[in-house]
Amino acid sequence: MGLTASDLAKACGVSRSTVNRALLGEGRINKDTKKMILEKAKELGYKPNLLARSLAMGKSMTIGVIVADLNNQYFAGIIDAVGKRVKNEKYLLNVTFHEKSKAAEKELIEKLVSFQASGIIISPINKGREFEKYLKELPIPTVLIGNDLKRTTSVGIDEYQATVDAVKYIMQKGYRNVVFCCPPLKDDDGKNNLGHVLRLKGYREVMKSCGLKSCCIYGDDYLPQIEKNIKKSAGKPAYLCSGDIFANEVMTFLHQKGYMVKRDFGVMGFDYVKSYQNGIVNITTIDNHISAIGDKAAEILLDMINGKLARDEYHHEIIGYDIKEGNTL
Amino acid sequence: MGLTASDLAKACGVSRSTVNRALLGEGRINKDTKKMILEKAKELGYKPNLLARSLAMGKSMTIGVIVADLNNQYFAGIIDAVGKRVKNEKYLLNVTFHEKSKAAEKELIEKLVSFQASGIIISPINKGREFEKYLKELPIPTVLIGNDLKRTTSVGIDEYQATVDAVKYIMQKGYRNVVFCCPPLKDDDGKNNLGHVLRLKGYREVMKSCGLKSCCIYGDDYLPQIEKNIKKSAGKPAYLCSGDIFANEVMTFLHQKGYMVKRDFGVMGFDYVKSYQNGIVNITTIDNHISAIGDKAAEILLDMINGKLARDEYHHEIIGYDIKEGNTL
DNA sequence: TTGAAAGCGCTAACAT
DNA sequence: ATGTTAGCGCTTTCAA
Repeated sequence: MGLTASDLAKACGVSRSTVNRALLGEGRINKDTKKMILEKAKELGYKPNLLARSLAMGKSMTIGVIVADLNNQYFAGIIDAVGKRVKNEKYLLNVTFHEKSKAAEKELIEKLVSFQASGIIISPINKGREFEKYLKELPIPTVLIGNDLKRTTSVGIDEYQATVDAVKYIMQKGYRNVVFCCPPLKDDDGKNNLGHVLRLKGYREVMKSCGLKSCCIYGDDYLPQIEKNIKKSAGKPAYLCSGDIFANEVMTFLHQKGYMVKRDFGVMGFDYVKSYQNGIVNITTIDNHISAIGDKAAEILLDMINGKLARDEYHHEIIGYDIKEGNTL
Repeated sequence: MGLTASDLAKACGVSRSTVNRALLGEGRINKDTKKMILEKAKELGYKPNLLARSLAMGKSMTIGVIVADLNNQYFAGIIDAVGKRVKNEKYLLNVTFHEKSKAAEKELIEKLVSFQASGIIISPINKGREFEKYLKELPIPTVLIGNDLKRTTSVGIDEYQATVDAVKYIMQKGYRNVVFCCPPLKDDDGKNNLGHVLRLKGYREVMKSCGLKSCCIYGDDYLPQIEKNIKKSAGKPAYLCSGDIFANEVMTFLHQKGYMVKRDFGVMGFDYVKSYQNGIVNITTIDNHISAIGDKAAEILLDMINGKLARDEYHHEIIGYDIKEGNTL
């Protein structure tokens, strides 16, 4: 590869450490020597080897972000926000995807640790006490997103309460037949991730408290199930989908089957994503302020990295949410 | 940090190099010693330091992906495809964003080079001969996306021809007043990136060959401009937008102003993104097969890394496209 | 079959 | 103000 600091030192007729001082701009060094070295460095196109630097320093000035994938714009929004927050710091962002595989997620974490990343932001697929312990024992801090595992630092909304509000809102619109849809956001054990579980719980409880029967549709083949459901529905059904991406899928599917939103069924989503709004069809949804989530997660992580926030305490940041009125109910 | 190979050697009562042979599984080594070492390694939780390994080997088994940002799902689709293609290889993906800043893009490239990434896939904002030369002189191979700079390896569609087809399609639908919209995809010099420039060229030329006047709207404030445009339009205008994301913006905006798609204006996009289709409003667009683009880009890069494809030749892969019929024209 | 030693390019503590 | 030296944890060549 390229020029090393030693080469540069030779070219300048000084020692390595002098070159170093010039480059890092610290320590006592003659102004002229410094200038000379810097000029020479530029002239020869010297570029420090970050790998070597990181090894020597024991850290690589990298912040890792691990999410499921980018099919769901929800993650794109979060990553964008994290990127903006970290931009002015000297860190390099490193985004990777676990694709809902627990093993892959752990592998990615290990790689980041091994590359001496300074910290990681994760929208995890793993869960449970063991995972919490695993995270805790990592040599670098982590912040989880959308998944308030008790013994970890995390940021997200109150999924339970948000769902309760959503269901109430739907009822207020006159629906009594509210169906919860939570399709393929399962891990490799077939279990849904915590955020969805909390939403489901919220849904079940309001329904119960209203004396209504819960009905939950999930699984990879949820669309055919929905068709069956709408066919035998007594009153006009409202589909509360655990994600705008699913709400749009449901709506598109039912339109193809000849049903018409609002006339024949209602739809509400979650995780407000702008692209599902176009002025004619605007999906009603919960805006959980994903950019605030990403921003806050990055902020907390930076604070932990800089020692401003204790790593051995758990910080739970709850972000606000609102109902975004559309015209699909 | 954790346990090093030396620690492990000590614990096993052997030398570093023996440990190494056991770990790498090569070289002549006693079967039992090997087994013992591997067990001990597992027991003590030995994890190689990837930074040190990379430094020693001169490469870090990382593939970098640099795109503008994730606001536009177009990039998300490409990244997803690249991720899937690289998944089974032993490479770690590293996704970062230049946010349309030329300087930032170069910085990211330098960082990846400096971290000894094996190769980079870029949707570039920089352009021109100088940039081509810059890329060529990098010590690692690069593949560009959606931007067929002549002296680089790239994959994308025939933007020019696709636009010609799009305009013809719009005309076939009865429109004569076709307006091209190409908003904020500018670099920091205020110039649009090459893909958009080619599209514009295609647009201009068909219009001309049909004896029609071109009208192009761009800039950050393109929405108000569109309102002006529609107000003084003679015939019903069709807005051909250089990106579904813009098509949706235009449509949403005009709806808010009281206009109605298809009745009062037509809209066509580019870069088919699924979320702009819902069964009621389906944006007509050019499907440029972004997943095929990502897949191919990854494949070419891997081939270059593995020496199966010469780095000093330029490979241009053209992906097919089709018109995706919607109901916005 | 195993061990010793050099080197990747850098930082940092120490000596001049 | 500048130079020397010893690591960081790994791979790799050479010697035993």
